[in-house]
Amino acid sequence: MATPPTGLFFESDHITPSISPLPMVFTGHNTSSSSLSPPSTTTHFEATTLYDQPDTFDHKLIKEVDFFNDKKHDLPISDNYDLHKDSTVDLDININTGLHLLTGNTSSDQSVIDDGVSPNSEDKQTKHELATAKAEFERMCGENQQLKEVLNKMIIDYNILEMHIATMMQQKGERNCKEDVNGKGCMPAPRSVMDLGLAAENDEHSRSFDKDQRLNCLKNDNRDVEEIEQSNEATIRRARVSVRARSEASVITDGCQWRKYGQKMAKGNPCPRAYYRCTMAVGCPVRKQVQRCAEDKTILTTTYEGNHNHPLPPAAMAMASTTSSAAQMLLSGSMPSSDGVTNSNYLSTTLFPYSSNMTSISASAPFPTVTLDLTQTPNPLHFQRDQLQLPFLNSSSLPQFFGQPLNNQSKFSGLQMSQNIHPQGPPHAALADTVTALTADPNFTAALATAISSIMGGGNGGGSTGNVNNENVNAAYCDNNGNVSN
DNA sequence: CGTTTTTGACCTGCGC
DNA sequence: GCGCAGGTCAAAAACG
Ligand SMILES: [Zn+2]
Repeated sequence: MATPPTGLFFESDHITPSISPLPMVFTGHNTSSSSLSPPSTTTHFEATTLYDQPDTFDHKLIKEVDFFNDKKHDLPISDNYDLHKDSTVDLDININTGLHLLTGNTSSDQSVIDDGVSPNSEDKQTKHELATAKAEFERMCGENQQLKEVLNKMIIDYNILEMHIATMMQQKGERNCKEDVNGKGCMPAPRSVMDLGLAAENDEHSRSFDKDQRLNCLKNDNRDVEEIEQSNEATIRRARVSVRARSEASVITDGCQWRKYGQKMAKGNPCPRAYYRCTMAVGCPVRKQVQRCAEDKTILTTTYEGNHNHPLPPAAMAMASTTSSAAQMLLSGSMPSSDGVTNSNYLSTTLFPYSSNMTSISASAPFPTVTLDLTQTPNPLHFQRDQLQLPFLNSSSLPQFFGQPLNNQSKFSGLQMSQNIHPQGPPHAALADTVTALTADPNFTAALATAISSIMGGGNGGGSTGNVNNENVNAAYCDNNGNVSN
């Protein structure tokens, strides 16, 4: 698919200046205790680190430097002063012979003079530059906003088209297979037929049915293109997205409705693994597995598989999109196919641009799996504060931020969510208050992990389906009262 | 009473 | 072929 990576850039343009001290800062830090960085004083270092890393930010360097220069001028005037002092000292050394008196007065006098003269003009110049930079920044924000709107519209159109295509293909496949059932004896599997009739294109229920019947159908049709598509679909169905998050709850809420259909004791883990299937539509092939980590039972691993065959509420689309995107990317060969767990910068930065240090890919597993690890945040408060505050301080809504990183791979609804949210969402000030309340909560880490996980699949989308699960998610980040309940 | 969860049985793929 | 492990089914129980 023609993924608009620009979508990422738009958002980055918009957010980066503020959210820069984010996940990138913690790249490679798996343990939390020693790597906790002091919140305020390290901000600039973190920002610098970020800019040093991904080339995707290079093109914004100027803007961002300007942005932070604003702060630098505000805060460490002494730094500038020192620099000037140093340079003047050097000059003095060179010219020194004729200025004994002055040198006798030492550089401190000079510095006083410098302070009296240059700062005024410098201040003016600085303010001018600052104003210019701000104007430029605002202009770009506006431009960014426009581009986002355009992108948003494109994404919506794309989603609609995709839905149409899926529906058409499934109807077509159903028709072909039914004909075969009547004529040449495709396996009539009643349940599968029923499922297909109820709109299951990628019905995971009937995997064997899919294989046998569809292959037969394909033989009869003898269309290479479809064959390729079928195999791709199979790969996509098997591709998985795994989310690790700390949560007390037995499952994370992700905007979908699930029914538990099995539970097994997995080898090497005392905690049972639970199997759920999506029940938002009859025959939806999407499944998920939920299991606690053996080492740390506060960590909940949720693995998603398959694509929904029905319209999703915005709340649930991010995760679905992520799964699908991961599958597409795995399928496209953008990742190694033979070795084990790898760190794919490409996929990470593309799929989870703000969480690059938290994603990993396993190609050696029975199924290619993309793992989003939300448990490795060294300083959840710091991380959360930045992640939560900055986006909407930059005029973006929270869901937009959480949704967007998952959506740049063409389909997706983070932007939709943001749009849907604006009319009814809480004002930014309220969000800021919420964040304050959140960050003050002692149980915040768990809530955070759960919330992020949930928001990944959810976010406040307007809940057209009245999904009960969403309520928890919303409470975790949208409650004006700052209540955090999970 | 309809829906969801529980749980033992069953199926499938894989390694030996 | 056998055993193991992962995954699914489906009847019974629990729930609202
Ligand atoms: Zn579904």
